[in-house]
Order: sequence, then C-alpha cells, then structure tokens
Amino acid sequence: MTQRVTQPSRRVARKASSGTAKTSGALDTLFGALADPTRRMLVERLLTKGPTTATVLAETTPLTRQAILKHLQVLEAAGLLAHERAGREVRYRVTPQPLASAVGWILDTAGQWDDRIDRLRRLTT
Amino acid sequence: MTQRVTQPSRRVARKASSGTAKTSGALDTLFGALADPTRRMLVERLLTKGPTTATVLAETTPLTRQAILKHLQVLEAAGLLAHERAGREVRYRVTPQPLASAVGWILDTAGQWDDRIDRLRRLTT
DNA sequence: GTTTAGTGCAACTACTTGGTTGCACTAACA
DNA sequence: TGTTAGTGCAACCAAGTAGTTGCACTAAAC
Repeated sequence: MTQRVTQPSRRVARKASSGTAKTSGALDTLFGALADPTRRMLVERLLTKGPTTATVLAETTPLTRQAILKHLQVLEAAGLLAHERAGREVRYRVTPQPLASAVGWILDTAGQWDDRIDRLRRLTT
Repeated sequence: MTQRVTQPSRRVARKASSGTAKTSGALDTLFGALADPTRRMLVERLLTKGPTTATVLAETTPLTRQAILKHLQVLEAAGLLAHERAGREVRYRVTPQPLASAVGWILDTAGQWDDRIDRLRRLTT
C-alpha cells in the first residue's frame, strides 16, 4: 500500500524554507478531488445508483475504464470512496464523511463574515 | 472487453469535448481554487486582516509577489476575491458568496446519501 | 524635474494531471 | 480443461499549474 504521506513537495526554489510548512493535505486532496466535474459526476452516480465497478461506470461515459479508474482512485485518496472486492469485480461506494471537513473549513473561514453562510451554518449544526 | 473500438484514431486524444462543460465550470474553478493551501491561507488572511495588496501579502510568505498574484487571480476567477485600485496600489478583498454554491453542492450530494441511509434505516428496522 | 515603490506582462522551467494504449494476471464459466 | 471478462500496472503524451526571473510602466515622493 505504501501510503505515501509525503507532502506535495511544493518546489519553492529560492525564497523557501522556514515558512509554515502548512500543507494541510487533507483539504488539498479533498477540494482537489471535488474540482473535477467527472469526479463529481462519479460521486453522484455512485450515490444515486449504488456501488458499482469502474468498468460499468466507464460504459456510460466517453472515457476509458483506465481514466475512470484513475478518477476513482483520486476520490478514494480523498476519503470519498471505498472499494471492496467481490470475486473478480471491484465495487466502489461513496463514503461521504470527509465532506464534513470541507463544509467545516468553509463555515469556519467565511462564517463570521457572511450572514448567508452564517445562516447556513446555523441550519446545518 | 474491447472498450473503445478505436477508429483510425491518431493518438490525438479525442477528449470527448462533450459534457463536462455545463454549469459545472463554476464549481470546477471554485473547488480548484480552494484546493491549494496557499490560496486558502490567502483567503483567511484577507478575511482576518482585511483587504490588502499582493505585495504586502508576499512579504509574509516565502513566495514571490508574482506567485502570490497568480494565486489571487485564480481566487478572483473563482469569484472569491475582488480588487480595486487605490492610487498605485491594488487591494484585494474577499467576496465569499460563491462559497454558498460549494456548500450547496456538498449538502445536495450528502443529502442524497442521507436519503439512502434514511430509506435503508426504514427498511431495516 | 528625478527617484522609487507598486504593479503588469511575458518568457521560461519543473512538476502534475487527465487522458490514452498495451499487455499481463486472475476469477468465472463453457 | 480452455476461454473470457474484469482488473492491475506501466509507459507515454499533451496540457495545465506553480513557481521563478526580468523588464517595462505608472503613480507617488523627493
């Protein structure tokens, strides 16, 4: 599995070093995963039609299975999917818990400033 | 599984060009803008310390002004910032309204999940 | 006026991303 | 058993992204 926790490497070159490594990787990969329309579509599909395989998902898109698989892996790396093996098939399902962190960041940062967001927060907590 | 049927198909990658356009572009740039820790940091700074210039923002980071400026432009393209000129300075401020769309998509999506869980719960109890 | 601080623009590099193709491997089935 | 559908892995490529440098331009300060 190799995990690969290493940070994004940010190749800062010159001014670099010493400054707030930051790299809150979880939000990076989470927002990054959501930034692609194909991936959001995959999440929606898996939610509405239930768990299924990369092969099946690829049949209804203009993309190849490999492209779909890469997207599924990105989503899984973000914690939004999990997969389980069933015979020779591999089925993916949505695990939407990480979405709470995304909403959390948004509400925490913008909450105090925007009444609309603030109302939303009160609505959802 | 044959998948693709590959025509003459010069490896030019036919990217399908269809779909993915829609109104998803807004969410693409929005989530994409939030996917970078430097950009989230900039939003937080602008929110907590008020509007300021790219030059000032660059002074407290290991990045150059140009790098910061590019990030600000990405945020502005996502609708999260606006700028106004004051003499020879250009001041950026946060306009957090688009965050509502992000939260909206997440809540809608998670809502479908909740529905599923809810149905499941009703079915299994 | 001259100088200087702040900005704008363009070119360039290095790495990442989203997609492809090809082939090997394995579980299911005739 | 042999065949096949589904998956896994690696190489490859084009385009995008994140950063840099260098220089020109303009508004303010002297």
